Amino acid sequence: MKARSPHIDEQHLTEQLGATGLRLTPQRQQVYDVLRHKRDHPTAEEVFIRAKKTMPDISHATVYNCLDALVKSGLARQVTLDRGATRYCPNMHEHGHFHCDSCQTVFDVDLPAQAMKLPKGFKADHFDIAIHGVCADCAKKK
Amino acid sequence: MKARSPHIDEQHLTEQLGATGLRLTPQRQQVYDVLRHKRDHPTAEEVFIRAKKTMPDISHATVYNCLDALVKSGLARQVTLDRGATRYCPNMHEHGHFHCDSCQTVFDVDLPAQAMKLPKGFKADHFDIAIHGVCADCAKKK
DNA sequence: CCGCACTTTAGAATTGTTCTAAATCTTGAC
DNA sequence: GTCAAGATTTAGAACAATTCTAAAGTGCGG
Repeated sequence: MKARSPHIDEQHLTEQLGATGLRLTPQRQQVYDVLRHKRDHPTAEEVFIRAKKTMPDISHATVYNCLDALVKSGLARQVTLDRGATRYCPNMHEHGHFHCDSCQTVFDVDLPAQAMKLPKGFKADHFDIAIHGVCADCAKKK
Repeated sequence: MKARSPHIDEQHLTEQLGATGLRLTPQRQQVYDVLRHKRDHPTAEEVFIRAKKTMPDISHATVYNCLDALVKSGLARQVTLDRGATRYCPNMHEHGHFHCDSCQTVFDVDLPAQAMKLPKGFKADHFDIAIHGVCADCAKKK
């Protein structure tokens, strides 16, 4: 086997983090490696457990910090944004939700009618669509 | 003013709940009224606070129960499904997530390329799309 | 070498949700 | 009506996920 790179794309990591004013630390490297290694959308807790295997002293809070750092620098995504409480709505018509990141309001928006193409055999039951951005009012103010 | 209906669409509520084997109770009525009254996607906590205004003895747990009952009978929706821990993924390519409700696996799926039409002036930053259903494997097994 | 800003750490605190056990309400059978 | 069975509500405890806090560690520029 050829000299394997101990970490995935170290250069890239440093750059992306740097652009956000953050450093590449061993812990962030590790957390990123975990995410890249098994692409099964782990929870923070799962990342913590996996990271511990090669870095036994890493702490819970650090994993959260690192995930945050990665998300901030565009190296990873939170699959379910919208931290915090679940919200409810009585509008049963198929629709999506637009979250204004500036004023925090949630607007109902029409769905793009069409079926998005799914892999063969998959049966969609229902869609949950959240769009993040800035609403008309806030866009004007800025 | 004409005799106002004390509650919204009582008949409909009874039917929908009944179809799921549930009863229409004053608390469920109240929680539903709260949802219908101000359509701002309140959290369970907010529903609790609002419901308390006209039904001071309603309890926290009951609000959760009622919301659950309403969701089960198709009278309301949870805006952010996916109770529990936030998940992360390092796939930065625009994509959606398909959750198999049977085996709990999360699959990446392509997005329906197109811009969904947003109200004028709204600026989308990014989309967060979750599709719930059954994956090919599980569909076969059943 | 020093100071400063960034990080990590352990553990406590907070928040959102679910569970538990007891009390209460409904409903249908008698 | 009366009663039992089952559904529902309640208060509060328990739990889970996340964030906060304060102290210690790290590393780079001067």
